[in-house]
Amino acid sequence: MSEPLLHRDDPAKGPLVGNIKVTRQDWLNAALSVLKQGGVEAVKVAELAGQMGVSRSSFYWYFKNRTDLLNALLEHWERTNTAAMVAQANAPADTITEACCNVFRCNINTALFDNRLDFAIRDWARRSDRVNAVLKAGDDARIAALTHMFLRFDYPELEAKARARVIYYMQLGYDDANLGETLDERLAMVPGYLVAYTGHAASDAEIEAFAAYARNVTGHTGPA
Amino acid sequence: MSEPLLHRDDPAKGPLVGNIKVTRQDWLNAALSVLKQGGVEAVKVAELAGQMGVSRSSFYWYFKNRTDLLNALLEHWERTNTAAMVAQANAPADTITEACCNVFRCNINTALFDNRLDFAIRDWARRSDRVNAVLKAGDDARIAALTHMFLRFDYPELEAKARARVIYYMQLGYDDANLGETLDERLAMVPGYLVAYTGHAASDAEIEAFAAYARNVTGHTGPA
DNA sequence: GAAACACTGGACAGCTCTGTCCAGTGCTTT
DNA sequence: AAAGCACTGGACAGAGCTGTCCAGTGTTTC
Repeated sequence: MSEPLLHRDDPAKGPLVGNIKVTRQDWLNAALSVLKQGGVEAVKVAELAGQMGVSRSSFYWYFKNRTDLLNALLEHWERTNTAAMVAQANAPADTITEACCNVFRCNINTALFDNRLDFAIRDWARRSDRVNAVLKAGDDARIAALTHMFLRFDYPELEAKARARVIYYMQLGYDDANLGETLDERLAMVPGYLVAYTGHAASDAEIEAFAAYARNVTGHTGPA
Repeated sequence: MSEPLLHRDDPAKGPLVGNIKVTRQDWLNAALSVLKQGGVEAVKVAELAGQMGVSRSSFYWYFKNRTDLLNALLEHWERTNTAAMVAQANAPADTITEACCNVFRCNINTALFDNRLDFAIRDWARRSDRVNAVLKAGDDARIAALTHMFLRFDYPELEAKARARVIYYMQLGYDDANLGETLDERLAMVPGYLVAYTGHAASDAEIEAFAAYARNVTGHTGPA
């Protein structure tokens, strides 16, 4: 829940010179945060300016108009989430269950894959053909990577395709429903999911390795 | 893609008497259609009035204000979709694969279960705590019914719970991704999904029965 | 120390949407 | 035929948002 830092609030960054209060990146971070929480419609210049304690004019120095900002947000999404999931699907693994655990990391580690952003984009896509096209390309790439993952472990073509979809859409639906499960509750379900996803039980070592990763990433407990 | 009929356009209904052009139900139908297509934000009095060829004042005769209309839409959803899915999960079946096919009917037959409405509500819930609470109650009821379905076929407790979630969330994610698959493409995947969902292959008769139902419902082919 | 630079604040016009008011309008009842 | 009922249309006020204009304001460059 850490709010995105404004440039001036981040001690690692040098002070802003001139009569400068916020940077283009600050506007982007603020917009991203609002997009995730309230959807595209909530991304309003006045709202962002208010959050940052700056007047709206500042915005029009950094961006041509609101559409320009929205395009930048979409580009950010294009560059991040899909690449992360494809990388996890392609990560080396000895068994299919371990490979699935690699993919699960996307759902546990928000630094790897920002699923709230993914949903905001999905919402947006329902209202915009252009965004929908970008989203579909991303979904296709992810499904292709997951299909390939099952093929690596010798699943027949059709089954690999079906299982790729099951794992991908199930995670999508899970995040969409946004249960308030704690990490422990979530981890307890993992062996069951793995059986459904792969047709095989995972080894205790695999389950434990994933649990250790999850606990390390999320700060041990609390809602995932 | 048939537009919702206005009362006056439906030959089965008697003519409207007095100086009446639209009914409360007409406003609700139009609002529902806009809600599904453009989300809550798109449900605007002026927009609906324009679609129906009526002035905005008419709206305020039937509804207290915009919020009143939105409440009515949410109530409509509460009364329809969840009940339909619970009924399908509870429908009698000889095998777990047949039972899953009963549930699949929700995804094929929009008269049974309106998944576009379901998504619009889900979008809306992200912006409203009140709507989110209503949605969560619906999701819980559906998952409980699906869990019970697996328990009826003697799956162990944890596995039933995991499989209920897999089938539910996967369908959610599938609809969310909104592939433009034709019915035939979709039907081709069904045997694969069933193996993943249940751990068992469905009989040819079951698959054929489902395909027949699907073809009958959707008018033979085209995007599902 | 004067000019140039890189922004920022505040005022303003214009659009869109909501909700209210009230004078119709056309059946229906008496 | 007159009055009543159930709406409908159009005008209006007000709020919220976008985008523009322009006069500042601190810092850097010459």
